[in-house]
Amino acid sequence: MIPKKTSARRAPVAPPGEALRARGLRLTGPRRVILEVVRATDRHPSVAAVYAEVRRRLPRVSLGTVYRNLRCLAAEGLVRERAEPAGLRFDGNLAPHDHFTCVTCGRVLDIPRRRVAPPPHPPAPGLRIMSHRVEFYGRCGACRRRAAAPTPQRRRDDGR
Amino acid sequence: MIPKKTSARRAPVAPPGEALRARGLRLTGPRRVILEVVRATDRHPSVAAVYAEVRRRLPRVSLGTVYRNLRCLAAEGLVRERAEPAGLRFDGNLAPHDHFTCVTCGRVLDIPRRRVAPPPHPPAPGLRIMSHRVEFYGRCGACRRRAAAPTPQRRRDDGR
DNA sequence: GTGGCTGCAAATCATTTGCACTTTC
DNA sequence: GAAAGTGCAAATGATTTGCAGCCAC
Repeated sequence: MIPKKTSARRAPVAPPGEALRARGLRLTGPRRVILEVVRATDRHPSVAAVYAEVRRRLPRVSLGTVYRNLRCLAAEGLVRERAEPAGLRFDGNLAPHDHFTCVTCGRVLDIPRRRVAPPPHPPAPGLRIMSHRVEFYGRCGACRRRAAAPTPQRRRDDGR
Repeated sequence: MIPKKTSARRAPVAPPGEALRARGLRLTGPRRVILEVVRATDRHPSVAAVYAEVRRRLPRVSLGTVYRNLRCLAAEGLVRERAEPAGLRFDGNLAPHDHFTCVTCGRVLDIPRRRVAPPPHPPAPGLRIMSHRVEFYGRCGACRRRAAAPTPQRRRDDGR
């Protein structure tokens, strides 16, 4: 089961139906639930994780439908795709934010971006920058604490 | 065929044999060529692209060998893995640098990082930052120019 | 009513793995 | 000579697709 979000500040979001209808897409049951599931967590769920959670509410949805919808919701900008080394993930937080990846447990945390920060340094000439994103790597508090005690720990988030 | 690198400033690199032997790994023909191929370009080749290029020099290498070696070279830190939406890519540039992704043609350019830049803004408390990486998105010069003329263009880099 | 959407199952594509044979050290 | 590495082919896993029926508009 996907845990609820912890303390993420989210941008106020328009009702889903609008953006969809504007492009001739329908707001169906599965689609709505898939969107709700991705938005309800800050764990950046994998496709499999979204599928599992959606099935708890709609036991008949198929994996294909989840794939199709995540793809189309991402194309509409209603969720964001994240390519991680372990595979594709989805981020329902549409507010501008960066990410922190714990190199020990693999969890990815949202880092809210303080107001409209300019790109951290000017890149090469000739390029028109439209946006940027910062990925931090390090160790989260829990893993730092655990590192002191010799208790074995999960190497990576299992993706659910 | 993988184009040569353009103008990337690379960190001076130790001869491949050392880092490998230090970990009980052998410097074989395929392994050496795979490393050379990834290092010789700044195009961030996919596995398939590396395979194609390596085969031009060693026609008998198998795809499995390329996978195994890229994985192990990445584990040794001799190349870097990049998870992109289109799939796994490899980066032979070991100097600290950021990336610029052209949203039109999909190409990823290396952005050299001016000296040791501190993280662009302090992230959340409780996290120990070990490194960070910046991804820029926008349009490259070529695509900006082409946008003026109504010539159709490749939507995305084909990954080779 | 109709076109988009769905579930299902089969097809495709990427990646990994088992094994007998080579090669490096 | 032993262990690591290789080629090959088969296995696994992830994602996509075809299609007949369903449902939102």
